[in-house]
Amino acid sequence: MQPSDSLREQMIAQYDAMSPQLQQAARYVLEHPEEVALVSMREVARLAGVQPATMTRLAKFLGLPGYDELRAHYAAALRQGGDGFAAKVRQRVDGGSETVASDIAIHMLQGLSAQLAKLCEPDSLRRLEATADRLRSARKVYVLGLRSSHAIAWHFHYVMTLLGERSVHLDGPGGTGGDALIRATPEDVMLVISIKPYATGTLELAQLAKEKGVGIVSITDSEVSPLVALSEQAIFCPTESDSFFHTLTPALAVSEVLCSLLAEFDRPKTLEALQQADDHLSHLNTWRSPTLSATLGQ
Amino acid sequence: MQPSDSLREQMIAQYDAMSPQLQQAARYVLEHPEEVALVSMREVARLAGVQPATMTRLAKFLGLPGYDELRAHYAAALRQGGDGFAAKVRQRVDGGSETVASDIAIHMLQGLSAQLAKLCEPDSLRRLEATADRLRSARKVYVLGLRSSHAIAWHFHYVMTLLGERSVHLDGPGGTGGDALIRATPEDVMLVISIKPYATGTLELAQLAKEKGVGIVSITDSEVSPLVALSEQAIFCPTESDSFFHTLTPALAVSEVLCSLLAEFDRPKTLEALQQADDHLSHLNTWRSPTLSATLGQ
DNA sequence: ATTTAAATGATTTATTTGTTGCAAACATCT
DNA sequence: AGATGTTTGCAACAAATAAATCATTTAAAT
Repeated sequence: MQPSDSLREQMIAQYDAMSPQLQQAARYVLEHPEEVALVSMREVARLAGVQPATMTRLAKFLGLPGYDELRAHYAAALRQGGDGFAAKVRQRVDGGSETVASDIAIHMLQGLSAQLAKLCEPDSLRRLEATADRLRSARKVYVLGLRSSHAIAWHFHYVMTLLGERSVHLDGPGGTGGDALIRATPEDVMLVISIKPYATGTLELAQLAKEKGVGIVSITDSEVSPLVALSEQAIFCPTESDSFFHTLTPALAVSEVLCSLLAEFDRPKTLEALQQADDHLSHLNTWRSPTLSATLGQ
Repeated sequence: MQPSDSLREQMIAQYDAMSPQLQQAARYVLEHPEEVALVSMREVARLAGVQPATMTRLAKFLGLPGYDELRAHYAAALRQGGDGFAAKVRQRVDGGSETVASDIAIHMLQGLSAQLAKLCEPDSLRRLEATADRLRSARKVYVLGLRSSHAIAWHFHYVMTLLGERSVHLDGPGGTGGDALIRATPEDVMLVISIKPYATGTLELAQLAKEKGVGIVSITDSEVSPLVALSEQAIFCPTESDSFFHTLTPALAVSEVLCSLLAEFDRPKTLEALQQADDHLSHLNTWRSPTLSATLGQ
């Protein structure tokens, strides 16, 4: 709204060329941009003390097809101000004409970029930190994520394995995934990852764990996710995408941040663990070329 | 908007008491409060995927006289938000001595956000498109990603499975992962995901596939990745992170974009495949609550 | 002072809005 | 099963909306 608001600048520049009524309308719009976005044209006109038609005339004077475009302009500005950056994901390309592949790709990537930026909000950060704390205090960390969330769960577990031996991935062939919970205790914590639609298996296992006194923390997609009721801590990450599928990219980012916070907490221990892992994997000829510890990640 | 938003809290509290349609409406309102304030009820209903009447019913369910009051509530919140955004930033700044953990998280997330934005460069887009084209023309798509790249490979395969039967994930217990290549032909394509340090197993299998005439496309981290020499197409995604580990978030984003491009290419077929998958999974009681095809993703 | 052009106000029109009433579909419980 | 109450989709409605049209006023120029 503030920077490079072309309409705003145009109104200021052409203000002197306007008729008195137009000036009055423009002045009100300049001083109350939110109202333009939030209330009807007639109401804005009433507040500005001009005729409704004057608002239409103002829009046309500015070179717009009609008042709707003026409103749309200020609505877009409010969206960005309102919730930070995140608003790019909406509005499919309705340009009627055939959409090119690179258009789709750009929209997706920019949307994802905005969603990650939104995770920087104070509330999200607090949740990230609280969740990391809770995980840190656990004796063992059970990681649960079924179906699409499996990728996230697996990755979290993989990284945690490089860091130590506290992580247990609840997954396995023949439906034995939940067996590892047999010896779970209240000293343990379970990290559950699930987004809509929520897999029943995930909820059942989490419920079971909770009944055994295991603390639950979760990565999920909404305040009204069924996981919230089970969890001591929850991190919410957006999953909307303009494609057919929900996106897991923000969830993976959250998982990586959690891993980092856990690793950073005790740097010496982390470095030692990574060195160990490096030695081990080197002996197995895992990597194509010699690898520094600092390069770990695969 | 966040603190003491009575309506928000009420919706969360009474969410379980709502009918499915009301829940869908409420969920959208919770996740897109700005839209409620900025666009018409019918438009919100369309975006939320419910009937217009449902929005009215939601308002009444919450004890309001009508939808207008609901909109007014969010409009008021947004009015404060207009300059409240500045307040949010201020809160972050004057909190000067923010905890170290938050600093780490912010740095990581902003970095990731920037990396995704960078993927929008023309060169990257061209590579994405070319890779999608190559995958589209394949009879079968073999997906290979070991160690940390496993998460990406698995996710790509999972989504492709929902879309059809062309995908084969080269992974399996007891080191049998590569066996599926036995009947690979030059009509097939292999998608290889690998970042530094490159797993020897990945390179060996990719080499073998290439010798059988299978086309190779890859997601990797550099022009000088050993995968480049084997590949017809390669997409480069950044992996640097200021944590101990390399990040896979951009790679996942690339994978998701590829899936979207493939899905978008033949929308009718995609929709049919998703419907099929939906039916199948519904019969198995996979999901907690009924799921629309459009909701797929887990 | 008269003419002319622009600006403003009032009126009308075609849409679009939020709401409501009703019937079909659905689940629930004897 | 059968009956009952809820949920859902649809269509109709009146109110409100933005824009277009026409009439009136105002200001400027000859």
